[in-house]
Amino acid sequence: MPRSHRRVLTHPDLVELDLLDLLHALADPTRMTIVRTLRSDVERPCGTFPVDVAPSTLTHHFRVLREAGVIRQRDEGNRRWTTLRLDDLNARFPGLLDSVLETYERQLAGT
Amino acid sequence: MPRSHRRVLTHPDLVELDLLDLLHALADPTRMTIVRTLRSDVERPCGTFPVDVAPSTLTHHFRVLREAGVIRQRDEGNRRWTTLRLDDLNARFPGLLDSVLETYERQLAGT
DNA sequence: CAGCTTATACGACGTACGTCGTACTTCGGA
DNA sequence: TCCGAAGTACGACGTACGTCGTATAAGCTG
Repeated sequence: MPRSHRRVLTHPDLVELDLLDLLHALADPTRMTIVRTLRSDVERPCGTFPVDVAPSTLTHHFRVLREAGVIRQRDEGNRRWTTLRLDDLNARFPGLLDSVLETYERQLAGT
Repeated sequence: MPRSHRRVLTHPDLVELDLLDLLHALADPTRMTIVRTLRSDVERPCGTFPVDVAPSTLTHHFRVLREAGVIRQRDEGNRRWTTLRLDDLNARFPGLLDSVLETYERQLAGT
């Protein structure tokens, strides 16, 4: 009985993913940091992301990403582990996430 | 003296373009329709876009796109002509716009 | 000049967003 | 068993967004 006080973790199905929802989800620096971090480390607990917001704010951003189909989360013990839905995203939006992330890395590098 | 009662048309410089602003600008169906239309027809007056919003709403969306660097506008007589800043976008975000638009077309096609 | 067209400016409205603090639940370790 | 850690739920707050109606200005055309 995992965390009954929390909402059930619902993840949208592959065919439900919407491009405009994805763009909106990615158009935020905190969420972009989450996604970038997940591209380096495959799976992470919520509290280990290098972001500077309150825990409740972080929860909000995870929900946005989850409902847009960007991440998948699972509970294990006291931790909630998060992964990128890379395969699903590449199936639904081929090459798009890589294109966005590469562009963002280049922008952060100041080019 | 073109339209002195209107704000001067300011377009961000190439190096000022921000990816997150771009993503936000594209994360709206009306604005996406504008961009798609501009990819087919090179240049268009404001009133000729196949969107179903009030004129003042359309003005708002043009401003968002212009300030994000997606479009360029110029006044000629009574008309304001709009073009995609394709070269600038491809220079700053190589391949990204095409990737987004292709994905969106595929989604609209129902695939 | 008068009237129509094109498009914006401005203000209003309801909603969504990003943020936080607080309370709470669950799990794990001392 | 108790307490801290992890993370969420909920409500609040200020701001931004998408929308519109109305008023306005400039250009075109008769």
